[in-house]
Amino acid sequence: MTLAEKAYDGLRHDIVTGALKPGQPLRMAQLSARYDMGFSPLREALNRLQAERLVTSVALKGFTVAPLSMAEMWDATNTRILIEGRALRLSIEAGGDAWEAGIVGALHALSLQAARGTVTDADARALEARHHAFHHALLSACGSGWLMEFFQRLYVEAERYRHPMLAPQPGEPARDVQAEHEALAKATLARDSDLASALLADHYRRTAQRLESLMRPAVAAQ
Amino acid sequence: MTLAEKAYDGLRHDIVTGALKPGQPLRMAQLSARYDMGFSPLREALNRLQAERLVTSVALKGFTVAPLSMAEMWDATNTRILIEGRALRLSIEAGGDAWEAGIVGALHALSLQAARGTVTDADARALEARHHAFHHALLSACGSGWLMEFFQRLYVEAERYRHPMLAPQPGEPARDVQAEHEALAKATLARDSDLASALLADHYRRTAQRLESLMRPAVAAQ
DNA sequence: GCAAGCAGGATTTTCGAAAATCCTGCAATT
DNA sequence: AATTGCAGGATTTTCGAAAATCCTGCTTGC
Repeated sequence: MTLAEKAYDGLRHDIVTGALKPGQPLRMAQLSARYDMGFSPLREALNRLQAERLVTSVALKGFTVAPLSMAEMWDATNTRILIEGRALRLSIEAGGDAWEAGIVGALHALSLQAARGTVTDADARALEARHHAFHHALLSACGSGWLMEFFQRLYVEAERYRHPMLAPQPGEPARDVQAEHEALAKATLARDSDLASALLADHYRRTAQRLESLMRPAVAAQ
Repeated sequence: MTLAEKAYDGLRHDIVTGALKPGQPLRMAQLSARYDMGFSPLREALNRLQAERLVTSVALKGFTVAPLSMAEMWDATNTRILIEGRALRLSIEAGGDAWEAGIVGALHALSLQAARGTVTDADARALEARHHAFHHALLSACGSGWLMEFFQRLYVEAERYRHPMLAPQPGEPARDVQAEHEALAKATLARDSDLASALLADHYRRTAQRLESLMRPAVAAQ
């Protein structure tokens, strides 16, 4: 693995998890010390991230972490529903045994990790990876590289918003996200396109609403 | 404008127009001579283009121009219809006077250039720019940054396929593309969402079909 | 007092060379 | 004859310094 790839993974992770905060300027000297490498691999990583809209840049003034906003979160949510809704329908039409097996396996792996609870940072990472794998498995038979690419882009974007609320809030009724995943998988495997895409849309809308109520004060404060 | 931006624009243009052919390896020494600059700005540009899927790269083996295929062209076409169909409907709901004026103006500018004919390379560039501006104007009131971003990505992708067939083929009936644009603008300004998105889908499907019949032999040959 | 202009430092951008890795073709061995 | 191993060259990747640009705070002139 080249240094540029390490830089890309590290920066991406630190932006998504919020270790590097939205709007924060990214100084080359600071990044060079943080990731222990020269400017060249960092600049390459930053350029890739800029193309993915995770960082912004102004010529001769450097890079900053791309900002977050409620409007953008809703835009990402609605666009996700459009993209993934289509991809899910296509998958349901085209998916074979391997696709079904992938969904069942990913759901099982996800529920194991969810039951285990999130105590360490490694747990959080594993849960996130399996959550992503499950949603990926649902769409994986759609046959469209572009839909999958846009799914990935929006998934990362959503992760940025989702991360701050991963820790369960005191006094909030714990939402049974696992039950939603199971219902979604069930409808999908039953090849019920309408129900499955409705459940998927609800899943995202509910997450967005919860995010909004949670982040409204934080955003207003900043 | 920094050298990295010049490199990005130049590479992007040369890939889209086919001056750099699909699958062709991009050697640093060769690019350095072609664009008259050192490695650093070129690598930055290549990393951005990689994130946009216009070039592919393998660690320690360098960059190559991303390949084209008929399957990918149809995928891009169908995804475009999904994305732009939604964006057009949203625009029709939300667009105001400035949006309407933008469409009328862009259509007029496009028809002027189309009537002028494509004799020089500058003509081709102007026609392309105005064609893009027209399609952009149609969607510009949709209010979704993500839909617009995906529109841009797919537009560039489509341009790669469209370019080889820009020169009118001898013996082919000249398709009245301008009439299609006018009908599309008319339906849009009349706020007829269903008709407008149907016309848009037809517009793209027709282009794709023509491309397929034109490129089938070329792709088979290679 | 206030705006314009300018030094000085900070920061980004670019270059040229060094380091690391990969590919090719040949030789040695089985 | 076929395969493995290796030298040599080609290529990519990375570094460290130089060049270019931007920002800050001061001075100067009105």
